Amino acid sequence: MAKKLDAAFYEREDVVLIARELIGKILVTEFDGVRTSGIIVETEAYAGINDKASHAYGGRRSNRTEAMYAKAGTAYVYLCYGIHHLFNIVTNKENTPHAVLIRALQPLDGIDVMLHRRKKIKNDYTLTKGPGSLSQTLGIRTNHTGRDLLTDENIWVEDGCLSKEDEIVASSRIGVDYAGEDALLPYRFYLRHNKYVSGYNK
DNA sequence: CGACCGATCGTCT
DNA sequence: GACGATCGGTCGA
Repeated sequence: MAKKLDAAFYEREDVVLIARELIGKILVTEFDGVRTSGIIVETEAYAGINDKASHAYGGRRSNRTEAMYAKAGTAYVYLCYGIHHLFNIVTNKENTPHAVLIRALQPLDGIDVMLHRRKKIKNDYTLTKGPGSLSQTLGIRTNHTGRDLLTDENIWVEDGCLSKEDEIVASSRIGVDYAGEDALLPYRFYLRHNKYVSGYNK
């Protein structure tokens, strides 16, 4: 079994670097002994209180965003548009609300279970494309917010490896037009040519 | 293939 | 009471 990413990985100060390095890592959930996983192929960095796109901009703090202020390696899951559960990983030191949004996976283990969760018959490229889709596929919901990915028995991230032809591309983030000039920051990363990447592959 | 739109509800004002 | 760090279906070209 591959090695879990450790505290030293998540505790670093540069959330943008962590977002880039999470590409190629393996996100795993295991419920009732059933393992489902995927290779992370798309991420976005949210850089805390100075980032207009972040829920923690200006130091905002509420019941919903409380997990963002927890220690590195904590899961922050919230509901978007009343339907989608979006999964983030908290980084940096406690009380510094940086986080990386996981936006897309390439399916690995337990694809039959994933298809069942998405109520799909056929495995196609939409299975784990997009942050709402991958959460549903892995069975991640808002009640998992606050989990410690370093010790949790249901959700964690394992080391992975990229092949030589894999090329990581940076772009602006998706769906954050409200953030003004911060919407233009190159805080999104994805694998070029990977069919599971969401949004516009510019 | 692109544009549009409805779904759906917790959170914040 | 309005609004999302979205998704999938439909419609028209």
